Amino acid sequence: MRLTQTENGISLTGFGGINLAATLFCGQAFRWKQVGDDEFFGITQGKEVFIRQFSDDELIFSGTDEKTVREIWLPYLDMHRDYPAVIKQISGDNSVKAAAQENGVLHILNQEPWEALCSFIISACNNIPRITKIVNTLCENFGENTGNGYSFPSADTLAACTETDLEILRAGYRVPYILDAAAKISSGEIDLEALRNEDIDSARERLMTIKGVGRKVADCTLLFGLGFFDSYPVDRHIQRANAELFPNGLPACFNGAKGLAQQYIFLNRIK
DNA sequence: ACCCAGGGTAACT
DNA sequence: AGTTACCATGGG
Repeated sequence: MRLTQTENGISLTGFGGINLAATLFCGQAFRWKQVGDDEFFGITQGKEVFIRQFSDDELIFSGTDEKTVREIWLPYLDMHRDYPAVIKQISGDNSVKAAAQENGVLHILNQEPWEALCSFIISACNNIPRITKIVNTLCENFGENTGNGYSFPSADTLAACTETDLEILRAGYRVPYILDAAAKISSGEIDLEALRNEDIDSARERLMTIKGVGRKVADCTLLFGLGFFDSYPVDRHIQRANAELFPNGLPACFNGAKGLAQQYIFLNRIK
């Protein structure tokens, strides 16, 4: 993997290829915007970036600097993982193999844990376009203006809100859940960063003490926000897929990479 | 007027 | 321990 300055921005090559559009819009994150043919705009940790897919194995970062790319965006995009090797492993299952051939290299994003938690609380019994709408309304109303967009509001900010304040989200019965999560994070009752060092079962159990967080939302938070690559969130699509494809349990080749296997199966189900 | 959407909770058997 | 009505909202 190689990072170089070019006249168009900071070029990243030699990582083994990616399908950036599919990665950003496969339902794991809800805040990316397409701003050009192959260019996308995003914000994490209050930092903006434009990323252009120049070729299968070259991304060009602009609106940022090399230090921020190294420290924020490469980890966010999970660029340090050997995806070709992982895909080869989980392609021991034919349904994943077909999905990977069809969709190219999908990465699991390392989002901010609070954003992942909050986003997937909102996702409950909802569809992706409306989740996207609610999350963006949340940022526009309670986040900070970063120049071209808005940051994800902190747990502290939302903990200071009332249900009435959040009516603008049109999030219905999920509003009290958002507030309970914000209260538990803001007060320090739950330390999301500390969960990274726990085993997956105890981390999940801890997340599930939050109202509106059951097994599925917890597993999404673990996978997309806390680096648990082997978390396997089971929503209604995956439940059907499991029943049809894996009636006797998940293939052993998924072990250690169940999160990515899940995302390929999910992507093919929602297309 | 239904049915569905990256579920969760509480109140039932 | 497993099943079920209900939860708020919007699109098809």
